Amino acid sequence: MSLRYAILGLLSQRSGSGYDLLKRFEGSLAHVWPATQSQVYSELSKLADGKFIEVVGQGTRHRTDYAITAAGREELRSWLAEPVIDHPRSASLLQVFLLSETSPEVAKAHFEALRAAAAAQAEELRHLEETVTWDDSAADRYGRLVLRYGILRAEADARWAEECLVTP
Amino acid sequence: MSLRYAILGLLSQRSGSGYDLLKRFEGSLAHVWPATQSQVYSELSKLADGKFIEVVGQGTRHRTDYAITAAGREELRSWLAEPVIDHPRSASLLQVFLLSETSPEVAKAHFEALRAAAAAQAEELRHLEETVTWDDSAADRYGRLVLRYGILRAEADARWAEECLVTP
DNA sequence: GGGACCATGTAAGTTGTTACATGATTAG
DNA sequence: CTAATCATGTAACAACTTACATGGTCCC
Repeated sequence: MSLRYAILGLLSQRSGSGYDLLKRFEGSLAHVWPATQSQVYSELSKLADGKFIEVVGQGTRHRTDYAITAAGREELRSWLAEPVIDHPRSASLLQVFLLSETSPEVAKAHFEALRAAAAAQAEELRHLEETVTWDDSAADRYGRLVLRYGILRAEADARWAEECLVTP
Repeated sequence: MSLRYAILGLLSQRSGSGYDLLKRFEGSLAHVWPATQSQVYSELSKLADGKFIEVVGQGTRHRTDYAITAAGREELRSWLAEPVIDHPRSASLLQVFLLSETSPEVAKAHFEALRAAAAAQAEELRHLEETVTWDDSAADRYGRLVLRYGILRAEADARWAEECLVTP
């Protein structure tokens, strides 16, 4: 259900085509709510059917630009009014939970892999934080908070994995 | 795909019926990999078809007990040999990302809700840590590490939400 | 005998993944 | 002209959710 709102949110910042949205997903939302090409296009069709977005222009190639409608903005706002609490699944933690089925060596390799992945992620996000040119719009302010969350989390994950390595 | 391994993992610790497994999901795996009743039963059928588990007894009512087979253990181990790296979606962070569409009041309420939820989660997990009677088996050792992860994460989430509240 | 709990199953619908297919335009 | 990129769409499948349906057994 959230993809719908991710798209409405991006379109409310700026109109664009499915292709545009995909690029913008990659650039900013990839770490929060990844979406595939086929998903984006089919969701756009549904949103257009429901009058939450509308076609505002046909460009070159088969490009179709969409803009959010008043109804779409309302839909987005009403979703944002109710904070969602995640209960994410974690295949990674599931593996840790079951590590007793393997040897201590495999377990050690496991934590090392987790530590490395978390450290790389933290590094990637810190780099992103430095290279993005932030303006002082509200959108960017919240974007920064999300990015900061990602960094803190990745750093905490790396510390935890390290702890697991040393306390056997 | 992970549900398969969650079930194999639980069955490798102890044989049991679908109903048993559901209870054990609630008790321990709920925060890592929740599963519904219908999912568990249909996955059990598939695993039995593939000879990864086998029926070891019919109890009273329609109870059917399963045990993991050698092939099942091998399947589980080969999954554990390759660390999985999560890229979880977060509807909650998506909302934060889009908060510029709302008023500062809604945004504030949002962070307060996130803080409260994270604090409650941390409290719940700390309580769990204290009440569970741990033995010094390998399984329990890893279970504790996972629980510790959950606590650290919930605490970090709460701190982050607080930070967001004070730095507007 | 009736309510609580044990125990399994099915069916419909949604969301997400992967792969394939097609065509248009631009840059070199 | 041809390779890269732009741009959209469809089809098949896997995973997950929700709801409904059914029956057995225990205990008061």
